[in-house]
Amino acid sequence: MRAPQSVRFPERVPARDVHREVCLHTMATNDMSPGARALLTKLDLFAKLDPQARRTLAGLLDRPQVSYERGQDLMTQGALRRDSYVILTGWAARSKTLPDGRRQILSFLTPGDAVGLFGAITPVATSSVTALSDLTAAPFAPTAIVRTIARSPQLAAALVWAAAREQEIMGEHLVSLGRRSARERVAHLFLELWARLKVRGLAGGDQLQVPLTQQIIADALGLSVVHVNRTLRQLAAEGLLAVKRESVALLDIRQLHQVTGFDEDYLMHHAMPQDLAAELARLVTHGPG
Amino acid sequence: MRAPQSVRFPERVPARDVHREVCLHTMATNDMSPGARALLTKLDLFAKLDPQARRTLAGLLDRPQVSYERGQDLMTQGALRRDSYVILTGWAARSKTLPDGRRQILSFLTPGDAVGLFGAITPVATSSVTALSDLTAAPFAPTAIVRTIARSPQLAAALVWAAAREQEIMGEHLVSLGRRSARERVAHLFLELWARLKVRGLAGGDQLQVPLTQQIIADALGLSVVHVNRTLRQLAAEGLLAVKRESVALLDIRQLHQVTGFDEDYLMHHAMPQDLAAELARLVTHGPG
DNA sequence: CGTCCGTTTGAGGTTTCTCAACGAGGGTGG
DNA sequence: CCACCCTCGTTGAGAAACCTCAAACGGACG
Repeated sequence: MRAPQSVRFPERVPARDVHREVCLHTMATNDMSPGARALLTKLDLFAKLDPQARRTLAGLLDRPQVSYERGQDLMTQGALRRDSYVILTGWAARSKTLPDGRRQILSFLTPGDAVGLFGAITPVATSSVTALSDLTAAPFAPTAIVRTIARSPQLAAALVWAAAREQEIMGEHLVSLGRRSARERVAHLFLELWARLKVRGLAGGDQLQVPLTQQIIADALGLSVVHVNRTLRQLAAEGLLAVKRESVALLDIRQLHQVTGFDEDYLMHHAMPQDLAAELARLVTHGPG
Repeated sequence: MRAPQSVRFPERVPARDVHREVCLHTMATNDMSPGARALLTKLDLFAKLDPQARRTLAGLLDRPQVSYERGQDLMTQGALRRDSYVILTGWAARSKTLPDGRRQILSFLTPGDAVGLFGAITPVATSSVTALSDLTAAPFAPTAIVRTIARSPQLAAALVWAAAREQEIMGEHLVSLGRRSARERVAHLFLELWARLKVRGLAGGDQLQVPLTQQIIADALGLSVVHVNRTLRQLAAEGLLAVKRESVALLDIRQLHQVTGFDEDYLMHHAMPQDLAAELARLVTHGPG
C-alpha cells in the first residue's frame, strides 16, 4: 500500500480573475435569475426549452446567489446534505477521499453545472464538492427537483440528458484511469476541458484558462504530482502544449488528438434526436395520458 | 504506450446455470411481464410504487423477452442504437474499447439492471454492452422512457434514483482505478458485487456466483490478467477468499473490509428519504400544479 | 485424443511512485 | 522595504508496483 501523495485542497487564497463570466445565449432571459440563466445556457444545448419549462426553472432557482472562496466545500463527504447548487462562475471539483488521505477527483464542475442535483436521494453526501477557484452559485432545495420533474416533462428530459452526459464523461474518465498512460491521460484531460469550455463560449482559440494545480490534476488522473509534472514538461518539450500559470495552450491539436485517440462525441454537444423530440412534443401538446 | 493486454470477449460458449433466477418480492406482480417484475424488484428498494407507476411500468415492458448467448453484444460501441433492455437473467458488462484494442469495463449489469435506459439521447452508442453469460432480457423502445417519466412522477423519481445509484457505483469504481492498489481493487470489487447481489437475494452466505474470467476482472480493474491472477492467488493464500471455477467465497469479510476500507453506503440500498417521499406524495395527490 | 479456453508461473523490463531537496513567486508581518 | 512563510513547481535518485513475453498446465468438449 502506497502512502498518500494527496494533499489538502488549497485554502483561503485570494481570488484570481479566471472565468468569472458566464456566457449567455441570446434568449429572452431578462426575467430569470442568474442561476436559471446559467443552467438554461447548458440545457439549451440539448433543446430549446418551452415557456412552461422556463417558468419552472425560474421557480426552482429564485434564491439569492452565494459565494465561496477557493478551497471551501460546497458539500462534504460524510456530512448531511444542505443545499444543491447551480454553479454560476468559477470551478469546483467533486472528489472522494479514502480513510488514509488518498483522494480521487471524480469530475470537474464548471459554470452551468449542477452540484448535488439528485442529492435528495441520499441524506448523507458520498463525495465532497470543493471550490477550485473563488466561485458563485445559485442554491436550491434538493427536494425541489421532484417538483421540477413533475411540472415540466421537457425539463425532466433535459435534466436526464444532463445526467446522461455526466455519466458519459465519467465513463471516458474511467477509461483514462484504467487503460491510458500518464501521457495520454494528461492530453485527454486538456482536450476534454477545452471542448467543454469552447461549446459554452468559455474558451477561445487554442487557449484555455484552468484553475488547476498539478496536485489537482494528479488527483483527477490517478497519478502522483511528480509524475504529472514530468509528463507536462515532456508534452511541452515536444511542442504539443504550453503551460503557464493557470492557463494552457494546445499547440498541436491534431497530434494531441492522435496521442489520445480523442473523440469528442461522448461529450454530447448535440441537440435532442428527432424521435425523442417528437415524443416529447406529443406529450407536451396532448398531456401524458 | 503499453501494448493491449485486452482480448476479445469469449464467444459461443454454452450456458452455465449461474443466476438464472430473479428473486421476486412478495407483491402482487401476477399481472406483470417478467421484465416489469425484474425492474420493479430493483426500484422497490427505493420506494413502494403506486398502482399508477406499476401500470406505466407494465406498459413500458410488454414485449416478449429475448435471449443472448455469452459473448454477444446487446449494444455495440459506434453502432446505431436499437432497443433498450431490462436484464432478466444473467450478467452483462458495459465497456469501451480504444482504437488499439485496449478495453475498459465501465460497469457490470445484473438482473434488474437496465441497458441503455437513457439511450434515446444519443443515436450512436458510445459503449458496448456484452453478455458475460447467456442471458435473457426484456426489450423496450428507447424513446418510451420519456412517456414513462411524464406519466408517473413516482416512477420518474425511482428512475432518477436508479441513475444516481449507478453514478455512485461508477464513482467508487473511479476511486479504485485511480487510487487503490491491485490488492485493494480486487477485494473491493468482490465486496461490491457481493453486497449488490445479496440485497436482491442473488447471493447467500459468503458465497457468490460470478461469471467473470480473470481477463474480464482485469479489464474492469485496469490491470493485466497476469497481475489479477497473482493478486487473486495472494488473497487466497492469506485465507481472505477462495476462488473456484465461477464462484468466489469471501472467507474473512472483516479483514476484506479492512483491506479496502469498504463502506457499502454508496450502494444506496435504502429507501427514499422522508422529505423526498413527502414531496412526492404531495405531487401524486394534488397534481404537479 | 486433440483442441481450445482460461489459469498459472517465471523472468526481465517499464512505468510510475516515494523521498528528498531546491527554486520561484506572492503575501504578510516586522 | 525586507525577511520570512507558504504554496506550487521542478529535478534527481532509488524503489515499488505492475506489465510484457513466454511457456506450461488443466479442464471441458468435440
